[in-house]
Amino acid sequence: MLKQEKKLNSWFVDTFNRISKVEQRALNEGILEEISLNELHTIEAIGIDGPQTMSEVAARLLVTVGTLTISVNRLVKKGFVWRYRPEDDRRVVMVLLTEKGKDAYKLHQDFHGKMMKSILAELDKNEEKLLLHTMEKIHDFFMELDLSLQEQNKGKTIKVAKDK
Amino acid sequence: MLKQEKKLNSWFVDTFNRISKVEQRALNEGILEEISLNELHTIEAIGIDGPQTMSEVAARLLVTVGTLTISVNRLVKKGFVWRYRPEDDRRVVMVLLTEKGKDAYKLHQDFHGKMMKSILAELDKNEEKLLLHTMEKIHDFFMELDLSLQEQNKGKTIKVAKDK
DNA sequence: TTCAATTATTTTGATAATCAAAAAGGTTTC
DNA sequence: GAAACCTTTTTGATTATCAAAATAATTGAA
Repeated sequence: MLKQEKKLNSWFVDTFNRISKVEQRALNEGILEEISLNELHTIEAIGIDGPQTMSEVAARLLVTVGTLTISVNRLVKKGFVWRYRPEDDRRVVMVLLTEKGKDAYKLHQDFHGKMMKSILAELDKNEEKLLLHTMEKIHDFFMELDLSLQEQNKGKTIKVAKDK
Repeated sequence: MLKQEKKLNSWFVDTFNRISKVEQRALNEGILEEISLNELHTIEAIGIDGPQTMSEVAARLLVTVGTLTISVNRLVKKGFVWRYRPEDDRRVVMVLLTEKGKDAYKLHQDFHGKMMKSILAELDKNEEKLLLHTMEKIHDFFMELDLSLQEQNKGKTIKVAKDK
């Protein structure tokens, strides 16, 4: 790796680890002591734009629907989420934030908003524009890479690491 | 959130989720079928610059030493890591990559290197410069935020989310 | 119209990651 | 030499995750 790549890489790696921790600690600090970071991200993925199917939410979170079922079970029990089967197609299950869920959503959005504000505050107008442009490229880059790897893996039985 | 902050935020959130998946899928694709992404990150944190104490590695990964013990147990069993107590201070435990561990380390570094190269290839000189600048800022921002939250949490009993 | 194929979700069984607190092993200092 | 301290492992518990099997509902074709 070249020097610049190395630098960029180590910032990526450390920032990556750090962001989870920051969110976790902010959670412990705040009003949201009742839920885990992952549950909050599930709430974030359900969002406030009306009911979503389980599959839609799972796709957004990049987890299997089975995994989602488990965290939605808990969120329903804790009163953050409603779940129902619509009459017109009773195969699907819709999820929807309760008022309590919406409050949590908004708090987390505020936290993200503050993060973004702090980042942008460091930059002048030109730099800001450039950053938006760059982040979009990086976002698209990873999305495409993910999709192409997904394609390659299709049909393959994915071997899970196991103890001997 | 303002429109720009919102955009930036959604790119961040999605890129964040996506990077884990990309690494996971690249792992399933590659030679490293024997280990999980987390184990690979443990290998990454141990590194090739000679033996490290458990505490050092745990601090780098931002996990407790207890958590690290568990994944190091597995990595030792699988032959990626050596563990020993030095004669001069038998309280500490040193960990060190085996040849097999170093190979895994190098493969993962190559993967990261390629990712960074691909990202930088998308950008012109100006963008590249700004990205490096911004990532450093972002990195420092989260590090400081993390440290200050850590400070605030000190002494507090952290409540773990529990079912009613 | 019924039943086979398809679609969407949940359940099951298993593993991995994580933490706090307690226990264990070792060193330092008074 | 014993109390205080440091470092790691163990313990007990929860959460997150997946693939595969089971369940539930719809669609479409004979």
